[in-house]
Amino acid sequence: MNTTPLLVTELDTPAGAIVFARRGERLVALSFKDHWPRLRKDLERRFGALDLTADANGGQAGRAFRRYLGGDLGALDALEVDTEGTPFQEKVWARLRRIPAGATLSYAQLARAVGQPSAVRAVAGANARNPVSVVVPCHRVIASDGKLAGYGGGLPRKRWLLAHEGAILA
Amino acid sequence: MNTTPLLVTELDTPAGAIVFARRGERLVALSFKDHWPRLRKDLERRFGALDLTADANGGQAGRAFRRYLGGDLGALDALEVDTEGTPFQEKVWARLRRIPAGATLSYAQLARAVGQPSAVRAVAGANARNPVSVVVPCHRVIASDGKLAGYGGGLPRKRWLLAHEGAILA
DNA sequence: AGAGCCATGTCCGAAAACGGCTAGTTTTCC
DNA sequence: GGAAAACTAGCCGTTTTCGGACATGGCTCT
Repeated sequence: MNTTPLLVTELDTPAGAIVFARRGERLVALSFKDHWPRLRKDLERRFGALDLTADANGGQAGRAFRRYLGGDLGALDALEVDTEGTPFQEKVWARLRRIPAGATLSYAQLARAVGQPSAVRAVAGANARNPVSVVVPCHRVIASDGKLAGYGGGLPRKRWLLAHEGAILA
Repeated sequence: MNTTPLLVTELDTPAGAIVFARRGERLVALSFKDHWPRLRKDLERRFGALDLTADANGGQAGRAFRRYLGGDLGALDALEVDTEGTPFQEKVWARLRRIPAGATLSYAQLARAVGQPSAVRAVAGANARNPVSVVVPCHRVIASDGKLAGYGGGLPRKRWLLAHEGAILA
């Protein structure tokens, strides 16, 4: 069958192991390892039967990630991703990528930023379904009152990421 | 923008410099200079963005104050003020203005005078938030036992004002 | 087509905390 | 003993805080 070949890489970080999949050099999925099952199901939905190949190094994404972990916070910015969301989701995710490391936005601000001030929860929903964690920095979105709200990978991870990026958390 | 223009005047007294703001001839705020920041914040709350203009002379208020300092103790009585408090506060402040220079009341007496004998602490609270010091003579209210209680501008100022007005302090 | 789900935010009412006090008790010192 | 300081418990409008109800809009599953 014409299954799509995907390269799968695992990589350790201080916040726990992450796993990502790419088609050529384009990232199609990334999450913390304990969520891999969910991610895998999502990939099946998107690509049909999967043809996975383990890949130790991780190509450009692997290199970028290692730089990011080493302190080069902008290293992930240039990575290309395939997200395949709805138009609304794509709009949100695109805006997410323009939040610089170290900065945060509230869900409400993000909603305003995409031109739909009252679509706050919808924005949160799009945020939650981000298929390429960290690279699409959904962790940079926090509650209006400054508190960290939910995060697929768990709040501790979110906190670690923000701290690593030098964000000020009030 | 429709910011409200305010004329701000500074004026020296033996008790220290005072600052007051007026809209036309109506006083909207007055305090000793070291409390200006607090006052300013209060003004912002009341009027939104501020449009302040320095004014050396001080209009009617300036003249009245110079007379008051010179010994014409009733000179402030005719000044018009804009206090914008709650109904209760307005009631208290209005009653305050009827205390003649040289006289004093206790917080308890003042409470009785506004018809709420047991609202003593509430009266004290209203007293404390008087936005137009001296002109609304909150300094003429003292503790039941005759001692000077708190004063936003500091007890020495309160003492000076009362002495200047010839009050008998027991 | 419609109902239900949410990684939210705003609004409103109730409840608690807070004073520029006071009129009693207790302590604490001569 | 007695005066003066150190507590205490009511006082009541304001301010702050907290919690629940609701509006919201895109997505998902019937």
